[in-house]
Amino acid sequence: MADVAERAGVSTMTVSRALKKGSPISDETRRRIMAAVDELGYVLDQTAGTLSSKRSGFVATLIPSINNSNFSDTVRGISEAIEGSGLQLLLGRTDYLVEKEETLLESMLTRRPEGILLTGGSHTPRSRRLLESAGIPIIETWDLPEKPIEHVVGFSNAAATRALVHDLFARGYRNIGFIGGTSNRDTRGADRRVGYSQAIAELGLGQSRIISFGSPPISMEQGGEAIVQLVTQWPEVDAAICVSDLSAFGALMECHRRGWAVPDRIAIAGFGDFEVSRCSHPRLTTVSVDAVEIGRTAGHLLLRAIEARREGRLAPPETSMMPFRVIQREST
Amino acid sequence: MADVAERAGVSTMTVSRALKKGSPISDETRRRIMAAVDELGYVLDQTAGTLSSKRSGFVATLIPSINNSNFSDTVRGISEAIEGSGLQLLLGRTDYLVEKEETLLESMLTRRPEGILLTGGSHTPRSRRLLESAGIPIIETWDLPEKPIEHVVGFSNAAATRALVHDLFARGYRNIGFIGGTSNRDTRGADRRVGYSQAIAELGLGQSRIISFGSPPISMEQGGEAIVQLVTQWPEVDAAICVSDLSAFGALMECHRRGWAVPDRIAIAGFGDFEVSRCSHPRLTTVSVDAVEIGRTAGHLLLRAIEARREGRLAPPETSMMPFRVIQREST
DNA sequence: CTGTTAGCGCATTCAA
DNA sequence: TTGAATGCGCTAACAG
Repeated sequence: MADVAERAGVSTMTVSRALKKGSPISDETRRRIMAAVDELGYVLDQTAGTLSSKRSGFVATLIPSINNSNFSDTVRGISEAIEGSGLQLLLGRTDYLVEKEETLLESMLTRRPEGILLTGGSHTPRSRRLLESAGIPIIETWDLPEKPIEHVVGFSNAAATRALVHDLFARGYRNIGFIGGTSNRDTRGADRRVGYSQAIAELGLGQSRIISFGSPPISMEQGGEAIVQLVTQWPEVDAAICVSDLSAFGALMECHRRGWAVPDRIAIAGFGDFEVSRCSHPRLTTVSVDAVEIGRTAGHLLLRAIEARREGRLAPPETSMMPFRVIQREST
Repeated sequence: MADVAERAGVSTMTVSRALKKGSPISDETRRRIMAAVDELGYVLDQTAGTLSSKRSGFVATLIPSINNSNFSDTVRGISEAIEGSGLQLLLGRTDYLVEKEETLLESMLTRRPEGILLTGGSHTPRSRRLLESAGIPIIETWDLPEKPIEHVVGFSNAAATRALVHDLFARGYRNIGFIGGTSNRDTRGADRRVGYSQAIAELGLGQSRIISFGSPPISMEQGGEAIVQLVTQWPEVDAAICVSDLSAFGALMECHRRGWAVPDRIAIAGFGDFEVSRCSHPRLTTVSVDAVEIGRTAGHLLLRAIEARREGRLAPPETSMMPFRVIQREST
């Protein structure tokens, strides 16, 4: 920056201002400085800027998996929301593990992010402590935690799955099974299972029929194996709800292979409205949540909260309930 | 850090050493320091560390899309490779646009990454300049650029697609069509189309039958519309190669819907060996590339190159050819 | 194994 | 609209 300043015949402070929009500087000076920047191939060092201004320009975002269109759509929404604000995403993948979330959090906090976006409301005690004492806005998404850390942009996975069961019930299905993963690692998956059981109970459908297969997130292939297990164990099942569209699709294809007509022999429903569920034959009934909108809403909320802190205010904790919708398609 | 030092009765330098593995420090001193760190809830500020040590600990990675299992698998491979090295990924999404790549590059360079991993070998002139003068290791992946910037870990998309056409030819198909996007934005997609045309020519199959549909990356749904267009325009086609498994899957489902038997009426092949192609019914013929391995190889290469620069050496440019494999399945 | 000195490259703050 | 002095929080380099 000193070299640029010398070449342009100004002080480094003026160069600093020229490189930041919104600073008072004359057009002519800026022009000269930009020319010098170009000639020298100068690239600003944000590291030094961060140290000096106490603003990193980072927003930490933790998602379970980057190759899941629900979460990557949310990341897209966040990106869109913060575009132009000068903030940069620091993305981390937890692999659906709260322990990995904790490790990532520790490492990300050393970069002094100005805000944190989390997926889900389950965290290790240490993570909670780190988050609560970080002194920056925190947003939990894709869930409705009992005890939110601060802000929330989400919905109840249990309620959404209950709605799906009720919908199937209204269409005449009485022997409804559920396919999910073997552990509670994926807490959203676990909540969906809880919602299923609640609905079965409140509709007086008697026994729950749950197949737990594979460690979450359960794959298409595992969905296929699970549906066979479900039908073998309870031949009377007339509908299967899968924890996500991926396993639902796998189940659907396995039914094709075995000549089980969908939905006549067995109906199949998923969760998440993935592209594959809109395209499969038959198209899959699912629960749709606007993942991009979750990201956008969370991103805007975060921007406001960061803005508030910069001005010394404190935005009050806010919870945004996102709508979900059961989409009936040909598979039920 | 000064607070921690005071509480532990040491200098800040000793605290700094205690927090970094590989530094000479007595167990007792480290224990005292760690206790102080815990009690105070101290979190190291890597920003200051970066400024002082001239090592950011960042590796910039640019991929076209984060919701594409090929690229997210590669990111996973990179993560695995750099795990434990203390490096952190700075991930950017180009949306298949070289212009966006340029913008991202500029913004990432201000964070002083220690290495850069790019997808593909096409860049704007300004991007090339930025990369060449960055003074850090650069790796291009998923491609075999004519004029590599430095290191390469990839394969020829054209050669892979040629191999697929030859394979179909060997199985008796003579009227083979190609489905891809409308522009050359997706350069890997464009290379695949080139490979298709080369193969058609060298096999003496006469005319090329190419449907360009939708702007890349082309979706499942667009694949479905494109196959209808292909069959309408050239009713004699007996096989369709799609630019990726996603469009191939959409095409397959559309065939189901219209009662076109696959592969008897028309064979379908994709590219990329996505999960959906292994699970669909019939299973999709495709070209498989080990995306995770591309990431791992690139990650390890980058680590070596970074290590070399830290020691003042310069790793010679290296090109790793990754293997691809045509996988014949039930759809052809 | 530990401490001291110095400085990384900027932006804040204040003055002009 | 511009400049000077100062310090952000840490680590390199060297000394002991």
